[in-house]
Amino acid sequence: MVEKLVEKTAPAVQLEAAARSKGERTRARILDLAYESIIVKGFAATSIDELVEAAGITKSGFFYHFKDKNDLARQLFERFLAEDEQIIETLESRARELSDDPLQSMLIFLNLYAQMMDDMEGLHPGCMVASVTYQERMFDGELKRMNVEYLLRMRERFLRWFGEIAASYPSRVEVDLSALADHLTTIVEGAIVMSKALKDEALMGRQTRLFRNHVKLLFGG
Amino acid sequence: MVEKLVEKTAPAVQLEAAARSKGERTRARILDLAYESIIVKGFAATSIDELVEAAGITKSGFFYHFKDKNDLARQLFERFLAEDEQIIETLESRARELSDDPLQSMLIFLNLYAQMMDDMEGLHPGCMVASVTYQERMFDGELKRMNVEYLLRMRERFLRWFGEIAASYPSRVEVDLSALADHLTTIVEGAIVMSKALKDEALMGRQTRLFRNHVKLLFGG
DNA sequence: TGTACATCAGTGAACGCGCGTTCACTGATGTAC
DNA sequence: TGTACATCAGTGAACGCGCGTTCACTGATGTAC
Repeated sequence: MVEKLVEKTAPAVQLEAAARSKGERTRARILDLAYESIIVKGFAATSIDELVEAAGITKSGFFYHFKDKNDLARQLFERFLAEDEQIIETLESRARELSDDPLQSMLIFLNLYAQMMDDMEGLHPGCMVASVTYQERMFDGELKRMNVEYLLRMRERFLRWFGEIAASYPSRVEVDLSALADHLTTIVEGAIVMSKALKDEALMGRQTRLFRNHVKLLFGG
Repeated sequence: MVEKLVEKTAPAVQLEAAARSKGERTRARILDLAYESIIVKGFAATSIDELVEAAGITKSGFFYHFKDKNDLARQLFERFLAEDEQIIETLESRARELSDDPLQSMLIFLNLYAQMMDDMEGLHPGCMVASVTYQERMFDGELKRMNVEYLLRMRERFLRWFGEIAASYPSRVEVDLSALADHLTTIVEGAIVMSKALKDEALMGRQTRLFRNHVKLLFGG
């Protein structure tokens, strides 16, 4: 059941490449290439030259599809945040289906999430968040705004969920639910940095499972 | 007692600027300026031009002190990793003095660490780790090696400590001690990204305190 | 105490390269009558 | 079914700018005799 989920969500990136018109297809191809390159070398170090060479068009062809380099960043960001949220959404509703209890479904969700991380090697959309954050000056205000709103939506989602949990289960110690809602995102962002630095792909799953333990200890019996 | 610690460690950066010779002083000044700029805009976006203008010398003066831009990165990294480890070292020995019990001293340490984060606005050396990681191609192999070794030393330190704790206190659930040792670093790295993105300086302290709660729940009575 | 030399801490001008961006032009495909 | 025009999806060449880097040169400070 988990495998199905993963297989359904993972190639969503490439799926878009089989789009309608010829123009749409090359545009999607450029986005795919840019994504992979950005994850490896960062946005600033990803040159338009190399993208168009890999895509098999000329530089001017790039500017037919994108207003400028910032526009590429914006389109990428839009696409991957949406994708990431859809994955989370899918995992949440799957977990909610499997249990009516908010704590149980959260624990299931965290298991699904950790397993998903085990399966995808280094290609996490959270990379984009850190990328944008760490190269602040490169991006325009809209990018940063999108970034903040994404993080706040994540906070909202988990805050609601932990609110439900706290309503049914007294927490063993006093806890700041907002901070707890941010905690998973924090751990995932940190784990991306760590796993890239240490070249340890299993790290993200392990760190996520620690959060699961934390939640279990906090509310569980 | 905490205030003293913080005041002693925080301006350690500037302290070095009051060094011996004239050359040493400008070199230190460049490093200070580079550090602040890197935190705000990243390494790639920090131009030598702006550094030398702020330092009041010419570009060639820069190349008298640094072989090339990578050399600047290397010196910066060296300096801030050392500084960071010294802070951790100080906080650990302070915490160890205040209690013989490994769990108690860990909890004291985490309190001291969280308080330190409350006090310093966004100027955390962990920024350098994420910076290096997110702009892989910009830096040479030596930088990456230093980065990895730093992370492994951190892992060692906390693994030993949690080992002591686990020897005295049975953990409430089974736990991967290595992953737990990485967990603090992971959370701090993630919190840096989050607090920068959300412009919320209190976030780092809050996230660190969540880890403290986790440890307390895991081993505490 | 003065002279000779060496090192320190830079200056100033120039270079070359890559990168993002522009602009006039073009062949292929689609649409209207 | 053929012609006229419009849009699509690019090409090719050039530009300008910033950035890292080099290199020959220099005034100030330190050291040896």
